[in-house]
Amino acid sequence: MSFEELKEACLAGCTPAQREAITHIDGPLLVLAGPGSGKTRVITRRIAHLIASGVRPGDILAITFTNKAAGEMKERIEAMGVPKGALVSTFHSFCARMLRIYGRCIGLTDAFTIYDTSDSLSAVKRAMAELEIDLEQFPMKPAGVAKLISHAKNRLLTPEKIMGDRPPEEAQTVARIYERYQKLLTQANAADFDDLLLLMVKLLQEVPETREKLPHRFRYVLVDEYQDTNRAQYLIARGMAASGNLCVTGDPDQSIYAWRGADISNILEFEKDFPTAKVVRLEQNYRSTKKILAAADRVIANNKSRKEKALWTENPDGEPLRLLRCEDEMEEANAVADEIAAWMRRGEFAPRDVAIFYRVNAQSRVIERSLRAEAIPYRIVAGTEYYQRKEVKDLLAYLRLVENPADNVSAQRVANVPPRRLGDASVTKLLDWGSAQGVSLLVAMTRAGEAGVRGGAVQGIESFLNVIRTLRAMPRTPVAPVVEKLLELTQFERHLADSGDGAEDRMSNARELVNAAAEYQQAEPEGTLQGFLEQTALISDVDGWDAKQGGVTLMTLHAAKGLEFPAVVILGLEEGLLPLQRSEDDGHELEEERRLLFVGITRAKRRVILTCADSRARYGKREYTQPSRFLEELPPDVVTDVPAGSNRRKETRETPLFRPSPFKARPSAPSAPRVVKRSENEEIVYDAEYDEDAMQAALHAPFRAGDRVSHPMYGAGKVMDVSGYGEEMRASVHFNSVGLKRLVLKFAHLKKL
DNA sequence: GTGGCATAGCTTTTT
DNA sequence: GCTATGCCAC
Repeated sequence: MSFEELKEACLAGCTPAQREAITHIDGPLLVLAGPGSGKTRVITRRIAHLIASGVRPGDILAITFTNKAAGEMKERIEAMGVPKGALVSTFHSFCARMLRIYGRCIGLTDAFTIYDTSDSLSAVKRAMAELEIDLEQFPMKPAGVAKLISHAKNRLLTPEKIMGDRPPEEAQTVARIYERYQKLLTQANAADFDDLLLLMVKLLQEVPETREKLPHRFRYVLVDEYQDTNRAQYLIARGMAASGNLCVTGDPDQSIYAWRGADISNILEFEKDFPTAKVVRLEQNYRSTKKILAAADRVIANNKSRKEKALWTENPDGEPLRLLRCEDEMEEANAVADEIAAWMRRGEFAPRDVAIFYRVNAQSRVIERSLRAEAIPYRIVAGTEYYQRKEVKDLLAYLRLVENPADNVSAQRVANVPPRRLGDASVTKLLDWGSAQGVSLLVAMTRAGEAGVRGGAVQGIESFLNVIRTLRAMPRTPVAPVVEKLLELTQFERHLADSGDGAEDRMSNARELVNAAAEYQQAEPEGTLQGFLEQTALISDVDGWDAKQGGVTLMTLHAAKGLEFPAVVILGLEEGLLPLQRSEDDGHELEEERRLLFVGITRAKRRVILTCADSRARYGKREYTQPSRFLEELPPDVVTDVPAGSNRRKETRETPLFRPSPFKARPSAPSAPRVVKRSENEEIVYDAEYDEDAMQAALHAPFRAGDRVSHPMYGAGKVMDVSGYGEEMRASVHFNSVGLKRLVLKFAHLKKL
């Protein structure tokens, strides 16, 4: 395709407003994009159009918030058939990348480690210990201090400025901790999440070697979800766009991260920042029915501080939204599971068409139970993320040490994992000695005698150092063998084997890391251990979610941003939950809660169910609730109210062994996968329909632990464990391709090999 | 130094 | 209700 034809293709099927945004080349551009208005399409086509207009791909930088968004954008640009080479990245990985190259100017080598929130907390604790702060006397807990530090970094405030109206001695102490914390990080050759941004700002503003050069590195800069940028991100976006060709897209009504330092005025005042900016509004919605859009629009209209927007759609009216009033969260969960089962029975929606959103992760537990009872397959996005598990973090700590021996947080974490008679007392002694000598914990270990450590601990130190030395002697590419060697040297699985409940899971999590490394290598053949570690550090909850996989999706409202589903259920429309209890009032935080609901409703294409319960257990105690004030804001003519009691389940609470499936086979034979066009750029293949053979197979427990099986999507794997019975029977299968999966046999179409 | 038991604190939301 | 931490006994 010639560039002229390509330009044409970029505009095909676009509205005048979309065209305007796509064809804009030089100068600042603000795209205010309502939900479902084709924003992603505009961004990707604009990039393709730039390239077709002669811009070198390497001169383009596009920044998103999640890896998933970045990945999709990359894919879609490639699909347009333009030359590759544009850098599409998240804020954090972009900054990490720059810091690997230029970090030396501010004290980081290219092997620096990225500390996540829990690593930061460890460092704060260590800082407080070094300053000999009495935890009994000092009123703040380490976690509180860590939060303040993060807060300060996000907003570019000095330690003194963050304390607000706290007593001056306290503020001073926090400032001292902050200072010490930062020193520890520098010594450890580490940067926390916030540092990635903050240090990048330094490179742009202060460091002589980079402040002239970096701002001109890219000629065209795009930032998506601009409404969620914080001060540091704002400065990075501005700073990288010395050319003035900065294009930002977003929707102030979908700003939901103020609590994390996002500053909505970044988008609201873009025109002030860039007086020559062109502004394009995308207000036509292609996603939702008229009723859904009207409901969302009426809710958000209650926000005082906002720019008016005229959302509209040519889509059909659609059905009314429905509100399910329930007695408590159990009834809520049952009612929702019943509903979804009924939709599937009627062939209205496949499991993967449906999403259930909630305000806090804790709400997922009850709904999961009900979905299992109905044998509805589901997937949770978020919760305890794989890379947050203890056993996985331990293994990663070893790997980080291999890469960066100065990383004291990691060294401290695993010095005695598995137990090797190297307890807190010795480690603290070594740490203290090391910090007095200005050497790392690892170095201190090599001179344990001088540090005054003797006895059984000395042998432990030897064996620990031996592990690190052996691994350091290995090549850093490919990564998987390093992980394997680590498991072997530490006898990690044996260590986990007697870790009580869930030992099995922990062992497979540990083994899974080898697969993760192999997978990484497949995606990045040249990838190093460092690259793998960076990826694991910067992964986010939604990143693991894949629209093509089956199952009802469960996630928080925050995680839902940017996604769309044919049917959406939003749980818990109650005062205190949605809107969530606000410690101090109010205005701004309430408006953010409202935006959260707006985001939730506008994810839906055709159907929305809202629920509320009269009582709900919280902290293990039952509390009586008031319906959410947002319910009153919904237009009555688009919402059907289903009163309390009518959701109560009739009798059959138990799942009988041979209960007929709630799933009727679709009219078409299940053998041929059904392909459905969902939207212009997206095709979904249904393959998880009920079929009689699979059902029969499930009823007779055809698999046992140890069996080799194959799955139509994941390929070959090994059964780790089988549980449940009848329709609920499920198996944990370890696949070569994707690692450990829990599958409902009825849906999984597993074949024995 | 290790392992078991009690208790505090937790629920926003995440890169 | 669950978990992560801290304290105590061996």
